[in-house]
Amino acid sequence: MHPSVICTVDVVLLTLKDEQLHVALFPRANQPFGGAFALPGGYVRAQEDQSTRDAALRVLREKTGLTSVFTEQLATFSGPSRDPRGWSLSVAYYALVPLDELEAAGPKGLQLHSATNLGFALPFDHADIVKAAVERVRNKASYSSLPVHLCGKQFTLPQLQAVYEQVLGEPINKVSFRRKMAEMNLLEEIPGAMEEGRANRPAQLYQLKPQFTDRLSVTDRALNPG
Amino acid sequence: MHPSVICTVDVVLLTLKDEQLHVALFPRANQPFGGAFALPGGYVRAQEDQSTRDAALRVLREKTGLTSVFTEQLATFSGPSRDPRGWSLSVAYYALVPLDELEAAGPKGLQLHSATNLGFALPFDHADIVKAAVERVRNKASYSSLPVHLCGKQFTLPQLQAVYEQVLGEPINKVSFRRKMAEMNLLEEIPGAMEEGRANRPAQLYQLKPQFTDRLSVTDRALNPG
DNA sequence: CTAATAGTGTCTATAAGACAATATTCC
DNA sequence: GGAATATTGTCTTATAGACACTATTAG
Repeated sequence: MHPSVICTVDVVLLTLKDEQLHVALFPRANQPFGGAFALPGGYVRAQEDQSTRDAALRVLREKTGLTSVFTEQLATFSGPSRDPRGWSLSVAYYALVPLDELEAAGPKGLQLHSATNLGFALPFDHADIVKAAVERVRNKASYSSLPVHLCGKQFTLPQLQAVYEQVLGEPINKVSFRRKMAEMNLLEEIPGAMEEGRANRPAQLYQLKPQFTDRLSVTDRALNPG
Repeated sequence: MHPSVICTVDVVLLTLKDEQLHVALFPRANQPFGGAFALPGGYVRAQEDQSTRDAALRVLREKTGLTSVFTEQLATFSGPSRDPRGWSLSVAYYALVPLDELEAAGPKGLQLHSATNLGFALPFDHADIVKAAVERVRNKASYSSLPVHLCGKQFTLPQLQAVYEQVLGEPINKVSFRRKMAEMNLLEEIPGAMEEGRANRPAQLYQLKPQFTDRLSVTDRALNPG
């Protein structure tokens, strides 16, 4: 009765590499744009997916092997001309993963590209989707715990601050940063665990409180206003 | 090749009535849930809509007659059981309109219900969608110009402050509010235009600067933290 | 000891909130 | 003038940023 709409999901998988946000691209297995590097994505499968979120997690698992990644819905992109096959709709998700976890999973065909400065064209409207994801992540980073998902399970406060700075692209006052982290109340000390081996005072290791594995902690006032 | 996914849009049209956010509901013309009050929505029509946003604006126009309403994408809701017809996906939008504009359009069958306390069940997952919309709107209201779209074309600062307070559900400091509005730089005085006729000092009338008709102005620091 | 970086104390600057004084209208 | 509300001035309080001081490690 209605000409059908092509329903897909796309995932903007972000990680930190060389002190910059990078996006994971994979060669497309099928037409259109076969062989071109693009965001991991695929059809929503009504038979197996319980939601578009499930579809996005499935795509991530298939492409990277990762099964436990922080993921949030970004937005839905649609129109008659974004896909040469016809009127299409893509529910885009962004995902954050520490670089070593991504590399440990050994994904086939993965290329990492600077997310802020791609340097080459992407098929479909994937460049728009990446741009929207970076904007969203930067914005959320300024007032939430989102960047912790780019760190591994354990990290020191100076390491976490560096991650925030790399995501936001600007330096953060050390005292303010530590005050905010204390106020957000999302970290717990790992008693006795210190980062050792360097010629300076060792740093305390922290981990995320379990209740924030899937949720974010937010503050009313941004980290680096102005 | 793939069992098709039912693609729809739903609109959470919000307005202020009796000093509270209200959501516009309409009786469903078709099955399922024929006759039940629900969010205005409908199929995405690949033949005529250029995007899901267009579809949402079309639905709004068809149900209310309104053609110029502030609208933003909320999120996409999906799954096998939210619609009895099968695996479905709805791109939800929220829209803001001043009550008098809505009433002037004379929409047929409209019912307004408290958006924060619906009082009765909605079909599909529309209750979830309304809840998400109210959450988003309240959140954005605290650091952006979003509530101005609930005022008419001209308004005084005390009127606008009342709108913000009704959206947020809490009082705002008058001096802080006026400072924020000045800082956001989104209003312009209408020279010589004052709200007259009452036994007190008349208030200056303002209007939105044209560049903010479709965009929002935002501040780093929320209006009423804590 | 020195170099290096972690962690903290404290002063200053900025922005929000409280409160009150002044302005302007209708009656 | 009195009541009512708009608008503005200013003091207090809360939060962010700058800067420097102390702590702890390796060598």
